[in-house]
Amino acid sequence: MEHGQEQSRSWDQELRSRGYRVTPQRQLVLEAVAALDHATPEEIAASVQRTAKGVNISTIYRTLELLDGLGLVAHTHLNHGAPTYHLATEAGHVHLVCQDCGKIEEASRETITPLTQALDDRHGFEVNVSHLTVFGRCHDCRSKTDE
Amino acid sequence: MEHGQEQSRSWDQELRSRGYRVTPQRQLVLEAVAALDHATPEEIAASVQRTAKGVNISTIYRTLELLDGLGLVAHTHLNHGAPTYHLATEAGHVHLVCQDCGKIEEASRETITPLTQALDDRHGFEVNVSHLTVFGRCHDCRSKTDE
DNA sequence: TTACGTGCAAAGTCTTTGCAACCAT
DNA sequence: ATGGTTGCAAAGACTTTGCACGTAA
Repeated sequence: MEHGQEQSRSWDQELRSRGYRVTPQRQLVLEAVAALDHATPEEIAASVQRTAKGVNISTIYRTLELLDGLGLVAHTHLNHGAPTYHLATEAGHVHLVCQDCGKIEEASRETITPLTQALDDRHGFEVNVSHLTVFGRCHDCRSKTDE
Repeated sequence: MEHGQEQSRSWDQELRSRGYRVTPQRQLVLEAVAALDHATPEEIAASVQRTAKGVNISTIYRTLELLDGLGLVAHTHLNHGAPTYHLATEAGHVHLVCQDCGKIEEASRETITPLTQALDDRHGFEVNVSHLTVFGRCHDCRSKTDE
């Protein structure tokens, strides 16, 4: 994918133009987020250990906070534990988390446009889709309980 | 409100019928959840201190977990910190959390029926509405940024 | 009476912070 | 050169757990 090149250039500039520095740690974290998708800070740290000598966990947290603030990555809370991070560019979907079996599905952006539209119309509220997680019961678990 | 009586009776039985005991601590916690609405475990603990000699924080956690499991209360994550609890019976709304100013609005259940409907139709997924929190930017913050 | 429930304290998980050394610009 | 960044270690916020005592049923 020649795609990686393009993106590299763009976030480099995004950082520098705002006065932040481009460091190897930040590159590694961003790569890990892209590669793993839906990874927790710990998982990102573990992933980065394999590649380089490692990035300190507190640097991971600081970097994720920065990238999140810049809109390069986004996070969502899929369970009671740590949040998971993903690239903002691949944020065009919503997570459906089953509270019975824990399975995580994805729903397309179109599925929720009625919601975003309604909230905009009725509350003037602009939904952050990449941060949206919907809890409930999945198809399989509903069948089992037979209800 | 003669309403309180009714509810008292019903959750009493709900507990007993499932083999759990009705204790003063559980009553106090449930009352606090009802009175505070959207309260964190710490806030519930603080509220209960005023009334009685106090309920230990670990009992608060254990009680909330129990009541949540029984479907008497529900929780949602309004921010990065502790979750907030509310009565399951007053769960007929969704929270809109502004990521700029932190303001929390509520949207009626009707506003999101298109979503729940779509997820049911397309994924067979049953949405847990009382657990749903939508992040984004509120009307005021959008105006300020003038966009 | 007899488990279930509670308080207490200790431990666990996840995250933030202070500070000296470091390095991208 | 110089101020943003990092690593490290300690502290913090939030939650869970083990165990002896207390109490609802």
